[in-house]
Amino acid sequence: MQISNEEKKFLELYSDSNYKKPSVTVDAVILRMIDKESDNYRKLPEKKLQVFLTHRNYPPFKDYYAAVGTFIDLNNTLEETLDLCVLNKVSLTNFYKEQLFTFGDKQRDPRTRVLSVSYMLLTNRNENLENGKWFDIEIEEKKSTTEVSSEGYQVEKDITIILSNGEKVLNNQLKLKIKSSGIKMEKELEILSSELAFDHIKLIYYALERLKNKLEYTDIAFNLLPDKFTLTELKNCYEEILGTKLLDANFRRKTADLVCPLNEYTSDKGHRPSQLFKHNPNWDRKINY
Amino acid sequence: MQISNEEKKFLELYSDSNYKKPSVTVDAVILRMIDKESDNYRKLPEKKLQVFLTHRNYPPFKDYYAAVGTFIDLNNTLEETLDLCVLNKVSLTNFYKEQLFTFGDKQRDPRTRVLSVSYMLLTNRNENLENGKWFDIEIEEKKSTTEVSSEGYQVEKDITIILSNGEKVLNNQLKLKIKSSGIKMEKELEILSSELAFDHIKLIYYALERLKNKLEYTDIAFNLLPDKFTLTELKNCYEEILGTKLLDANFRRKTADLVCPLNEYTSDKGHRPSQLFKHNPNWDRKINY
DNA sequence: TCAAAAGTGTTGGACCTACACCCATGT
DNA sequence: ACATGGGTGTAGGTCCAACACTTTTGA
Repeated sequence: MQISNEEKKFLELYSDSNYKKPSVTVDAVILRMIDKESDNYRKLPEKKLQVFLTHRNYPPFKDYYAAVGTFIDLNNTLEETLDLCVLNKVSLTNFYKEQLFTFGDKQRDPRTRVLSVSYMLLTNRNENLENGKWFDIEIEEKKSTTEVSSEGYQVEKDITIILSNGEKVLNNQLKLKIKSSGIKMEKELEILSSELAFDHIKLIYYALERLKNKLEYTDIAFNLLPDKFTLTELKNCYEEILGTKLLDANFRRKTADLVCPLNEYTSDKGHRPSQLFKHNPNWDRKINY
Repeated sequence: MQISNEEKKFLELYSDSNYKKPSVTVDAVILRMIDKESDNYRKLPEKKLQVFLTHRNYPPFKDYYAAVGTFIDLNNTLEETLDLCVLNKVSLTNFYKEQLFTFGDKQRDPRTRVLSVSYMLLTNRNENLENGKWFDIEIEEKKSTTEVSSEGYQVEKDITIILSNGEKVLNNQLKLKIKSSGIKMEKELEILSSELAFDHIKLIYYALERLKNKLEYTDIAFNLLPDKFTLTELKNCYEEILGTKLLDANFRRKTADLVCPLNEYTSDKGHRPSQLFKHNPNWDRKINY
């Protein structure tokens, strides 16, 4: 835009202090896939999806756990603010990041009106992070009501998300209503009960849904795995996210072009050694022609 | 949450005026599919995707066109604010609505720091709306650079979006950089030149991408069509959004369970009458089990 | 020897692509 | 008559679910 004199004058006179503004936070749902060691020397470790939550030391929601986040900083972009926040609060760098959704309900925060721009972060780091804990994620969805008519349908799903870290177990109940009348479809996600701060269980649910959906048509899962992995590890990772079992032979064929075989093999495992693979970074070139 | 005395006291003392806050707008990319009448009595009208843009009567960006939007109102949710804005400014109700993305670059708005929570709106209304114009959308993407190495690849795409309404032609150039190194993939969308206000051409691009992607696995397209339509109309709608031609016989089979046949037929058309269909509102029940 | 995982082969069916072909209408 | 769109049929190929089967290791 070429700035005219009129625009210049306008900008000199402009003051935004006349307007009431909301507070805005960026919030990160940080996920990883961890190996749960098993007692049996033959058995492979089980893969478990975990979310990192910070402990809140001050009100509001003192002593509750919450997603990692901060009020935004007017000198940085949203992503820069988030990167700095995650670096400063939990010392995490080098992760996959994707914007999820912006939450703007009126009573989200007891202090004042606060919007939350939420992100999903994926990491393959095994260590503990600062100022919080990793929580196992257990999610169960069950259909509670379905009504079908010639005009459309309505489905209600009860969603239970249990977060646990050995000491603490956090129970969360959500209800998802899907109303489809004529063409319009409305989805409404409501918190029935939550043991997390704010509406952060919603952010976690959004992240899990996004991850599950993107699994099918992207290579997003590799952000949760170490650089070198076996195909069974990859499969277990998919199974844990999807919540279903997959057939081994078919899985190998389907993921064949997402990975590059390495000339390395596992050993000391009580079964046939398995070949190690790495992500094929050139996989999705076809999508971009 | 049960509110403890400590929390209560904290909230009484809390004042958010100590913190600098951003301004926040909600912005709507309103799309429709219009019939372009043809001269030939046999020929079907061509389908054309259009976006509704308001004319800005005041600075900043005076006399530019922009997406429909408003600064948010602290007494309403984001969606309520948007609904009211669209009702008041352009008198549109009863549309499909979906949150797109929240833009937060530092220099988006010359006045002050402004975040934009953007939405895509779809309507099947034919009439003109108030305070703005419908613009035809012409989009062209071409790959400008590709580099491939064993470490990943980098693709650059030049995107041209031309918006025209008979009188005005608005040219917009974007560059999309996709960098994939190792696992990480970064997308960066940059405005090379735009004849729209703010970064609103980005919002339009996001909306077009979202619409195109959702076409494959949802029934979103029906929001752009009248209640009753022919299968060729439906096919033309898909073709216009995707920018490709589809095979007729196959398209009919693929969309068979998205629609319900009616006992009505077109006439006066200079060719065999075609059966009218309506959207099958119970189509995607299988997705929700 | 054996339990566990690694890895390959095969078969039937579902679906998709491409094309050929006929139908019905208004001018 | 004919141009145009409406609509059906089908052959060939691809892909995928399901299952059976062999291989290899450490204890």
